[in-house]
Amino acid sequence: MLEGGDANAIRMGDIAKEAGISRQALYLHFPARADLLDATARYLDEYYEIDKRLAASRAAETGIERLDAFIEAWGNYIPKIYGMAKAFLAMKDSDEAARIAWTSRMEALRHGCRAAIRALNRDGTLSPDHSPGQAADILWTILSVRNWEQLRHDCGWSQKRYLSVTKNAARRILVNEKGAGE
Amino acid sequence: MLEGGDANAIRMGDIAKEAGISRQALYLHFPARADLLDATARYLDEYYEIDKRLAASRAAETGIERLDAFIEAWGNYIPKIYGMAKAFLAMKDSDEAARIAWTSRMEALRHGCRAAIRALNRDGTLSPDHSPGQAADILWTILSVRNWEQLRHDCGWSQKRYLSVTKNAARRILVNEKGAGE
DNA sequence: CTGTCAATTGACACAGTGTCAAGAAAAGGA
DNA sequence: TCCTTTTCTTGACACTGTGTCAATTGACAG
Repeated sequence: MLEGGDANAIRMGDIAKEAGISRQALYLHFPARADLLDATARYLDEYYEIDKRLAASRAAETGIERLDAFIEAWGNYIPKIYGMAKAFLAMKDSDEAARIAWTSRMEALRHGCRAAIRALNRDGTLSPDHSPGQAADILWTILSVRNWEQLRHDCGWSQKRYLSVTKNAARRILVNEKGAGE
Repeated sequence: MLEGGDANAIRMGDIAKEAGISRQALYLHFPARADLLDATARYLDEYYEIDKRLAASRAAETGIERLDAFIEAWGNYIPKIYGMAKAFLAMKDSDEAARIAWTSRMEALRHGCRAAIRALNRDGTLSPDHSPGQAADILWTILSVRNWEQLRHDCGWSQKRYLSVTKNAARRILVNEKGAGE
């Protein structure tokens, strides 16, 4: 027996066929697989206006509301980019260009996490258990694509449950109990 | 330019060379890569006595102590199996046998999570926000190798910090506030 | 008509997994 | 010691997918 099912096997040839062009024409536009993924990512970002959505969470009055809005925005974006993200995650261990592209995307998210934590801190509602930097790391980790994948796919959760549990968890971990009640 | 650095590239040939035998002799003992990984996993389990360690957490008096002990045991086991786990995680999307082997290991962990949650539930200290099943899913997700990897590697946390923050987070999310103070 | 640009076909290098066949070593028993 | 069985070695090969290269075709513009 050779290979079994290659779950997320999206080969360059498949994409070319889907696009109705030859494999080599695809390489003409995207020199390497990572370039194609990167372009796809940029396209999805624009199409779904992720920057605008994340920025909108900045409009929240309190740090706590902002945290919720941030999680909501990102959490609803994940399913849209999941296919691409999975391809990136699979590639990043073996391809330097893919690693760099993915890391830069994740740094952008991390930036948003830091900003949300800063808002909590300004309100005095950041849990005294964590420094702002550490709190941002925690939020960033909670919001990872892998956690979304595990809860939605392996645990069979609905998107709604994912969101509500994630928001609840983030609050419990990051927000100071006093004054955390809505 | 061809490939860049293949971070976790442990080829069959490398292992054979390391073991001082030919690549084909390795295939004689382990028909496929997944078999080798599986055997390695079993060996590490025995060597580090993971079953015993996880079982020891059962001895805790209260559900809360048990939760801490469980996280401590598993959290300290992750660094020992990380190399193998990473290889499994990279393979599981393209190799059915690897997927099955890894899933079965993760099911064992999930089992332990469910047992820990049951202990909390018996004590009446499980957070009313979650059903036992849902709470077990959350704990299982918190304890994922990917989260350990992200916090330790990407965020540069120490193992000590990883453990204390993880324990703290699990308590805050899963334990009913009343009576949670040590 | 001619130059340019994009796409096509087809071949090839490369890396890594897994398979196969023939022969060399090392045991182990009579 | 001789013979048999098992284990390992060498070397070749099939297969898959990425990325490269060269020669060719077709369209469109000046």
